Amino acid sequence: MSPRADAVRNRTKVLAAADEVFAELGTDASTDEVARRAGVGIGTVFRHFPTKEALLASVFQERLRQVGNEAAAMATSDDPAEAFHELFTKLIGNSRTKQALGEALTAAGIDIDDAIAPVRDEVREAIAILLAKAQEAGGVRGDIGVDEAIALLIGASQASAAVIDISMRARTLNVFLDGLRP
Amino acid sequence: MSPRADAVRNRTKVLAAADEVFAELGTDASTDEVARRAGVGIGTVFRHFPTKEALLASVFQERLRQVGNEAAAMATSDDPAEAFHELFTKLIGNSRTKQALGEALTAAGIDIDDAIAPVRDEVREAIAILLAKAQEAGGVRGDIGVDEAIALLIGASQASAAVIDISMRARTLNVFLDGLRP
DNA sequence: AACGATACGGAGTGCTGACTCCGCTTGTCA
DNA sequence: TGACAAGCGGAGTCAGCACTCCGTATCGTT
Repeated sequence: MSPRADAVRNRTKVLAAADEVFAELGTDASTDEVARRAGVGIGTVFRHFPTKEALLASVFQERLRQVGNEAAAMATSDDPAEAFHELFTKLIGNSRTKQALGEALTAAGIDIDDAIAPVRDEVREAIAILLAKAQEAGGVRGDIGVDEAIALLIGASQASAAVIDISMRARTLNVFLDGLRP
Repeated sequence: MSPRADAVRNRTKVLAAADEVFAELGTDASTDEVARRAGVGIGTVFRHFPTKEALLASVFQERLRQVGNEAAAMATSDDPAEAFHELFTKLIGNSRTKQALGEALTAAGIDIDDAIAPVRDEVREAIAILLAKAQEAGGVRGDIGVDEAIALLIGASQASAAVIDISMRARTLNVFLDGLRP
């Protein structure tokens, strides 16, 4: 039996609201707030996600998936070196609250929930492929591996979160990009 | 009237315990835990620091002061370029929980408590001086300012927190150092 | 349209953690 | 060394949050 239509709709609403709320207010925002923002009762939130931790895990998983997709898309570029740099630029520029990304990546390292593991491995794999291509093309220094790249991604997103001005962000990002060159 | 000797002693014990606890368990560790670790009653903690936020602010302030001292000491070096790089290396290597540093610096930006402001400005100034000297000596690229430097410090400490292995940490740090060169 | 199954809302529960209060202890000064 | 101020410990209070439960509403099917 497939789930009821409204159930599916609500699950989506809750997940979106949670992403928003946790990005804006931090991960210790209350579940009530998520429910309110989603326009549903608290009961509904807990029916779809049995614990707050599970909800957080789903949010992080979703964010990770996006990073993975981005990286995978980039890997098909015919200028992988450029694409790798662009991955940094995009990830840092995009996220509403830039810290959110870093949190998700960090959480993936810490393993908030084993359920995240498969997605994390996917992302890792996607980044690994892109990195390897970029290195082969001579656009990225050869002495770093995936784990270093991920750490730098986290660092970059946190660094740029610490900066308000756009031009400052650009200058900060340049340090990363130049540091990544061979 | 100067405060009683045991009061001074206890204040110090509490502050030290808080620094330890928050570094180890994160900033949402309980005040009870701090009291326990300091070997005092909860009442004592709250007598010295009227709220948990005030306690946190004091801890961060202390950490910031250390960074400031470090930077100030470096600024007198006769090889400021090298000294600037060393600031990164030291700060990242030293802290028990590396994330603690980033937290403090970030909090200083967010201004958890106005009381931090003066110390923050001191640190900023110390870093500014060191940076200027390093740039003049041609060891650091000229297109970044203090704020970018601080953001990078935050980024570096978060990035290295995401990495377990020491040699990985070194490789990650190298990206920062190379990116900082002219 | 009517009925069973599925999902919903939100008042209620229990627990955790920040902060208070006061009887007792300890430092300090004469 | 006695007395009083300053400081201490920790049981107690209260607010907020994760999570439960069940009467009610909605969906999907015949």
